Amino acid sequence: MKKAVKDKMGSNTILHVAEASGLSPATVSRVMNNHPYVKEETKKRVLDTIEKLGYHRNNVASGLRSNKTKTIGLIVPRISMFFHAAVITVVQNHLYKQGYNVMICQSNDSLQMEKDLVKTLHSTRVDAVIAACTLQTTDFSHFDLLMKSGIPVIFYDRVPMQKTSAILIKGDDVRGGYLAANHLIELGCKRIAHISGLLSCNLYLDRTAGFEKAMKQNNIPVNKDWIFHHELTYDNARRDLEKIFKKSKVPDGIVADNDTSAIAALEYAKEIGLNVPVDLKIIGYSNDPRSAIISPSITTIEQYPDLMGEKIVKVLMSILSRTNTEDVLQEPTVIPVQLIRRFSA
Amino acid sequence: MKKAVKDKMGSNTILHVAEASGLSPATVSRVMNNHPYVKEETKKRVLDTIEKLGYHRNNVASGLRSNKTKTIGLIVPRISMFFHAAVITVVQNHLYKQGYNVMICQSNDSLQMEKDLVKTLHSTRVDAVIAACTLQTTDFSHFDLLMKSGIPVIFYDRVPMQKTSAILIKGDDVRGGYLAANHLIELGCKRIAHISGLLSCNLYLDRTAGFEKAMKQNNIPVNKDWIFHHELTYDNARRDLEKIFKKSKVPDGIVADNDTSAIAALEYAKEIGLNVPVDLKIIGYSNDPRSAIISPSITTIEQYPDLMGEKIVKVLMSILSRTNTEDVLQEPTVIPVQLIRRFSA
DNA sequence: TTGTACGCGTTATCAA
DNA sequence: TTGATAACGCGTACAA
Repeated sequence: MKKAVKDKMGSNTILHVAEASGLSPATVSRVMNNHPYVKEETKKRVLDTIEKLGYHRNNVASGLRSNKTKTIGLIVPRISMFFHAAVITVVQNHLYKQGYNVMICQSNDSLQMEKDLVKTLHSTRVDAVIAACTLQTTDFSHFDLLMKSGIPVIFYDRVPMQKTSAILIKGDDVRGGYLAANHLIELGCKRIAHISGLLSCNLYLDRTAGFEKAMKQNNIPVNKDWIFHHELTYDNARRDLEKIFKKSKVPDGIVADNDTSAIAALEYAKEIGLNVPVDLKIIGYSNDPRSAIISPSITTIEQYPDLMGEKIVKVLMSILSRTNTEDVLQEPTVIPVQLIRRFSA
Repeated sequence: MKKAVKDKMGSNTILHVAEASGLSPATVSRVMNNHPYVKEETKKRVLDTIEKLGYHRNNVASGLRSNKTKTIGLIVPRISMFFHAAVITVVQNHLYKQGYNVMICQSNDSLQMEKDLVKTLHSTRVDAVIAACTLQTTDFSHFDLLMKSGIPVIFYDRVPMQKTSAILIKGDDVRGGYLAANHLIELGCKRIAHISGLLSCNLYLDRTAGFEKAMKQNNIPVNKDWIFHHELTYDNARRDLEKIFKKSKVPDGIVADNDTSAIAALEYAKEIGLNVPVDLKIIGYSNDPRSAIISPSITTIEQYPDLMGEKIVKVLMSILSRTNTEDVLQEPTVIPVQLIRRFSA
């Protein structure tokens, strides 16, 4: 048996445990991995020595040998976005219970960064990648590197619109857009503006489809001067409002595709002396905590990030437990949405 | 030379690159690590083959051999807290530029989880750990495991109050508490309440010290009925307000040690028909985005999470670049705070 | 400046 | 049920 010498850092190895317990490293390894063929008594002996020596498994060595790092990569535009923070938290907590670490990476909504992160996660040999892509990501081929290496990819929220062998989990954005527009219509709005994102992104394409469906269904004309597609920032939304209210004909309702834009609209309306919701009704999207706090509080679309997180974990675990790497190109999973009624519409 | 056979996954190794470029694996490794003693021409040849084969370094193997994972562990109560999200983002972006990954872990403010995470990060052999501890963490000895193994630990925000060989980076909470109370006093408040956290945590101990200093300096008596120490949740703060306003003598100012409590106070005040800031002045802490959006907007204490993040990275890089493991028990670094004047006080 | 050979700590395979 | 031994892919001392 090889002699095991503690290094200066005092970190033990499986060899020390083997030596101290009078067993072989293989047996120690079996105990660590809950292998069935170990006598109860032996197991106890090993666990005692592990306890006594304060041994902790070296996951790096383990990962090299077993080709499993027990680490999941997660790429997200920014963790400060409420929706993503909520999804991440659920995913991380559940996966941790299953023995997985999560490496959370922010792309800062930069495509280049996203590409870099994919390479890094590949090098890190994560067991799978979960990703919500950049708004600019229309070509998703940089993720091929992962899938070719047998690393499963799950896209959520912002997902590719082309065919892919990755798993897709998305919100019901068509319905969300429909619910929002329909709600304003039910309240009597006849002149509805839409502040949306770029149509290259599935989110805004779908929400716009829902919006248009509601308008058409109710025979309400869509005024092109009131339709905006751009990055959904506070400043952009304000500029939209300024444009809108420069003209003589103004809307009586605004569908905003995120809450930041809804907040911008609300503040602008208050500034120019409009009474929300009497003169102008506003509806947002995402149920950001701020939407509940501003006055009047903003009616918005709840996306159930917890449900989405749980679904992601469920799908992921089922993929990881599969031994054979069958491609399961299934239909995208769709998470429901719901309108949260408040005082802005 | 050993024969290198591509496995079924198509992932190649340093051996494939060596073979394909007609060089030795050692040379390829040198190129990958920017070792100086490589001829320009050779280097180019290697890089070309790497490019051609689509080779990516296996960080797991590299980590095992070099004993450096290029990964930093980050433990934080919850990423959804604005302050932490901001710190994390800065830290992660900077470290990524330096070639480090960050493993973000949430303790969910559970001490047990924090202990587990320390063990996991140890097993993962991260190169260092950055931690903002749980509110319950008064004994920090579970971090000793890391430091004994030569893994440096940096505490920020919530830091141990006992002696430690870890690095400490904290906000100027004494000054923050002082600024808050002093501001209300300058505005004429004579009866000031304080909604604070548990004194077992340095944050609230310090803010309370600052609060008391301002009160004493201005000869304003502290009314014990108006002083609260508990977890700073919305509901707890509301209960405080209810207690306060049940009595005949009521305060004219409230210092809240986070913005959630300030928001709770503000909403309660509005509900019972108080005019903020005329009847009651309220000041919060942290400059949470919600504090700017609620009306009236809340005066609060800015903690400069960006500065804190940058400082953390700077200190960390200097530790990691040190070859010898000298213990540098230095004074805690203190990040400044500033009062942000709004309309609630 | 480049190549050879070994070992990092673990797990898988095979034999006992 | 346990043990011996060979990998996993890379970095580095040493040799050339």
